[in-house]
Amino acid sequence: MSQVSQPPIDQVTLTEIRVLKKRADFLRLRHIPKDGGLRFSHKAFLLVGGPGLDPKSARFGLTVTKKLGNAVTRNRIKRRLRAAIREIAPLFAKQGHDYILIARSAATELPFETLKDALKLGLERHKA
RNA sequence: UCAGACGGUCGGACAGCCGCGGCUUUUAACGUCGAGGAAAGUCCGGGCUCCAUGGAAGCAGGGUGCCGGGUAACGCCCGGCGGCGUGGCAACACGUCAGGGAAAGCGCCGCAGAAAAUAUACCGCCUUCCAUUGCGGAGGUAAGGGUGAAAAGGUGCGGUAAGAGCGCACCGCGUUGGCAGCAAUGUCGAUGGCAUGGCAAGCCCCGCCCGGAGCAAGACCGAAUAGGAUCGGCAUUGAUAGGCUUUGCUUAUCACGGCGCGCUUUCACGCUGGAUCGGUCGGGUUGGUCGCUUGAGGCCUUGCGCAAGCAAGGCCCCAGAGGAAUGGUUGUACAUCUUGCUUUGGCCUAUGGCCAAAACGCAGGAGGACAGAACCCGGCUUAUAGACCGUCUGACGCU
RNA sequence: CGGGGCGUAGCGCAGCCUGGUAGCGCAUCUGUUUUGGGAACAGAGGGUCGCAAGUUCGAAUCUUGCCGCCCCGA
Repeated sequence: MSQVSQPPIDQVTLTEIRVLKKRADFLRLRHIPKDGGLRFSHKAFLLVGGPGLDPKSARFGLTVTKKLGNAVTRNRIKRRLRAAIREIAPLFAKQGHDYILIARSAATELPFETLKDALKLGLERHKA
């Protein structure tokens, strides 16, 4: 666990997590980052974020390209990232924002704890 | 204890002998592994392979359909909502549902009935006129009768000549607002005064999804035969520069034309301007190797989640054959069925006979369903003797 | 293994798309005609629409699932 973890318990507000599905949403976020958005790079993924359409929740989308492997490895990456999101995002994601995780090759082998820490770091940078 | 409903798990065990298929290998022997929950139907969804140059938009064709979640994906699964049915006073429980749209349009609603979607008036009811007391004329009305699967909101009260949402209350419906919920939807009001019959598993509209073919895909090696026939597409370019074997050939760039597999448009890209590209037919082979099994794989533990399921950690390797191998037999227990003995009870024509029941005991016999991998997974559907577990309901007995 | 098609009277087929009456030919039976038969004429009988569920007021017909038969493909 890194030292940036656990905020004081009375300040914790659980953000609701949604799935980002529409192609249009992905395309919109691709152009946002210059003005106040988030762009966080890591060995395992690239995290992009910006203001979203749903004010009450944070929505997450995954992009895993064919470059990373065949269908089975790609799906495995998706499952691991989703699991990380489910544990980390309710505590650290900003309400009313959309995020996209673009997976990179390290997401296959990297330990799960490292993956979670990286995601936490990225989201906290955006919140600050 | 028995019976029933629902859900889940398993679906013959162990040992000997004789055999079968793969691997290993010295063609042997030894060793090792060797069918399923449905391997099935091929009804959906994927992986994988080949074909099509890729992106976008539209059309055609097919599929799907409450909401949210799960999933690689689905027509599947989980949770929720709503309708219908059964039980119940009710709360509710169980079952079930192809459950978007019928005030966008078209179409259909046989027979019966006056009338089947622009409403209408057969028997009636009421008013009135004539007057030869009628099967009469005019008007009002749709409560009652009758037909039908369905009759133009339902029930009750008021009202009226008789009636009618004509008025009122409740219910239903439409419009609209608040609250709860991610949503389907629920609930509480306000308001309209009835406008909106049913069928979309008829056409259709709306949202979403989908390229085609399949391991007999496809790749390689070898053999053999032929070196064919026929059909179709477009063309036989221009300019500039360079090279050479210098009146021609060739290379590059640009322009122009053509082609690129359901159709059209557009953008990019590629091929081509050749004795070239593609299709169909005919002829030959009926050999081998790969694809072919480590996979969205199993089992256990932990965490998250109501659940479907997901993640992390550990352990394991579990059919890969060619039209196709797992079988037979003997023994031992075991579930179950059955016969006799035995035991218990009852009756009688009473040292016996008959009837009924059986928890335990003894002996004998029978006896274990549906069904067999063929590239591999996820579902659905169908077939299935019997056993076990859980929940609920009912009956009987005991405490 | 994969892909198509068809089940309606004893036999061969319509009807299904667009749902309300199951029809045609041959065969069978009865009658007329003939001395008798055939032929002809007139009339009659005969069908769980492969099975089962669903949609609908109503299903041979529409939808789904089973069963059987036939055809094609290296």
